[in-house]
Parts: sequence; structure tokens; C-alpha cells
Amino acid sequence: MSSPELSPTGSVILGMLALGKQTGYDIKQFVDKSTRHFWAASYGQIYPELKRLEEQGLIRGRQEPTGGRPRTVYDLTDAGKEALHSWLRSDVEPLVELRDEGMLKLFFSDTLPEHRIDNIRAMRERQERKLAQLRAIEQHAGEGMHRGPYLTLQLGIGQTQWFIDWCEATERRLAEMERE
Amino acid sequence: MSSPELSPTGSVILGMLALGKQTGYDIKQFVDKSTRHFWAASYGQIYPELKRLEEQGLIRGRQEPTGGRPRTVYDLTDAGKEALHSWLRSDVEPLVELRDEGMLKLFFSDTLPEHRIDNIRAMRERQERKLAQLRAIEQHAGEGMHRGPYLTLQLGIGQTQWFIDWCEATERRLAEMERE
DNA sequence: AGGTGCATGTAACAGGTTACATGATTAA
DNA sequence: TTAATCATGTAACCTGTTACATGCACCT
Repeated sequence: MSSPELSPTGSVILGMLALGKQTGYDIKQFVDKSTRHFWAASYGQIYPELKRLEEQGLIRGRQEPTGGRPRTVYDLTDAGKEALHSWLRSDVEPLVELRDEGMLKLFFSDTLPEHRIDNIRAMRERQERKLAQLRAIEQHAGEGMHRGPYLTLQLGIGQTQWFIDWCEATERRLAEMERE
Repeated sequence: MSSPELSPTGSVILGMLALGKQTGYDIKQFVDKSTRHFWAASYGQIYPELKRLEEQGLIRGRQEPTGGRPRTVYDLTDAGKEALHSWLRSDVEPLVELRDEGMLKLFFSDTLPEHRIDNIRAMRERQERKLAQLRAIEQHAGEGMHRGPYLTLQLGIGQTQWFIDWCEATERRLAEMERE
């Protein structure tokens, strides 16, 4: 009865269809300006996954060419909606994976302590760029935003801002210690 | 002259040797209670990488059996120290990769809005578990901690704490809105 | 006429995890 | 004696990225 294991990537696609995205291309564009910061996806994942989901009967695709240009539009089947819901409800430990080379540099910064502040400053600058991107999304998406994406965006902004503040405070503290 | 591309995994190993870790096993143990939260590593990466680094002349290994039990102890060569330094100094955009299924669930929570608060609560509980782990490391490592690892730990604790606070505030806000 | 965007797809590759295999030492 | 810990290693597998290939439509 319950579908045979839905991968997180599969859930993303179901979720994106639920948010009204229609084609693989469409999904990729939207991922790149929304979930990218905590869940990226490439065409190499999306298109094969769409086929797999269709084989499993969770989504349904039909050809809707734009003029002579081929185009496959997908939507959720009832089974697909159910699969999405049961993923949202399920309480199996969700996957979390982080690889952050900047943190690693901070961690190993005793090896080159003169550069520690530079490392932190560089981290801060990257976070500032990220914050600018998130703010741009916030401006751009404006009113028409779903609540889930909105909350996620606010969380991202707050988090990034906190990180920046931490960096600033730590830069100051380290600079003071150096002067002594 | 400059070594032919040092992978982040390679840098981790060099860094760990610089922090005084000696064997592959040793490195793995320490990674698991320190960098794991932002950079994990498995034996399947560590042992082959140690061999590669030795071939490149960045580390030197010698047999130091404990009784009849084989054991290879590594340390940095001068070239290895230089490679570690140049990695720390380099300002090529450091790798950042995050996959967070919990965020994804929040993002798609419009599909099942009755469960949104549960999702946030579950996120908070996971962060609380993480915070407990970090605090345990803080207690346990105590005095003898290098500055880089210490700063990284404080950053992690602060970040996690902020996240928990955000979840609490948001849970309250959503609960209020529901009552209206 | 030409560049950009829409749209689909895949093969080769890179990176990492899991599971397994092996065996000595030490503490209970 | 037996379980846990120390210690090393690899093969099979899985997941994801990059690079490439293709071609129409639309705007200027």
C-alpha cells in the first residue's frame, strides 16, 4: 500500500509540484532561488527522479508543447499527495548533512593564528553576501509568498544575521586581545 | 612547487595531525566528537587519504605497533605544514554544502498546515539534542582546548541556541494565530 | 542574424557511506 | 571468558555534479 521508499529528492519534487511548479526546468529554477541554501538539486537529479516518480504512480506527466518546443507538464496524483503528506508527518530522523570548509579553517586556525581574524572576516563577508541574496528574495517575492517558504526565509535571514553579529563581536574581541 | 591540489578532506587530515592526532583511528574518533557537526569523515575516506598524502610527501608514516597489534603513526612533513598553511591562507571560495530535510519540511508545510507546529517542535527538539551534545563536549574538553576548536564550539553553541529560541518564538506565534 | 531563455536529457566522473573482513589488547 | 576498544583496510554501492548535446522561441 504505502509507496516503496520516497527519497528526500523525491519529496522535494512532490513538494514543488504541490507549490504549483510544472516542469523539470521550472522546478530547477525555483529550487535555485529558494531551497538552494539548504537543499540543492541539479537537472541530473530532477529529470531522472521525475521519471521514477511517474513509474511509481506518484505523479502524472503530459506533453504540452509550447509551439514546436517539447514540454512535459507534471502534476500530483492522489497517491502522490498521500506520499507527500506521509513524508511530512513521518518522524523518522530527517537527514542533515553539512560540509563547511570555512568552519574547518576556523577550527584549525591555531596552525596560523595571525590569520584567524582574516578567516573570521572572510566568513562574515560570505554571510553578508548570503544575507543580501535572502533579502533580495524577500523583496522580490513580496506578497504572493506561501507561509512555509516565508517562514523558512525568515529563519534563514535571522540565522545569517546572527552569524554576522557573532563574527563582528569575535573580530572585536580577538583584535583587543592582540593589542594587549 | 605548490602541491597538486589538496582536497578539503586532505586538509582535515593535515589539520588533525597538526593538532596532535596520530593514527587514522585516532583522527576518526576525534572528528566524531568535534568537526562532525560541520565536517564528517569515515574510515573509507581517512585511510585511503592518508596513503595519498604520504605519496605526495605531505605526511610521513612509521610503524609503531602496540604489542603485536599493527599501528601506523603519522606526522606532518615540512611540505605538509606548508600545504596546510597555504590552504588556511588561500581565499578561493570555500566549499559549503547543506542538506537539511527538516528545513525542507518547513518549506513545504503548507501542504499539511495542521502539522506545521509539530514540524517546528521536532526541529527544536533536534536542536536541543545537538545543544546538549555540544555542551557535553564543552564540559568534557574543559581547559585543554585549542583556541580554534574552542571558538568553533562556542559558535556552534550560540548558533544552536539561537535556532532553539527562534523555534520557541515561532511556535508561540503560530499557536496564537491558530486561536484567532 | 544572433543572443538569451525555455526545455530536456544523459554519460562520465567524483565523492562519500555501508558493510564486511580481520585480528590483537585490555578491562570486567 | 567475553565484551569493548584499538586498529586497519576495502569492495560495492549510492548519490550527486559537471559537462555535454540538442533544438525551438522570442526579442532586438
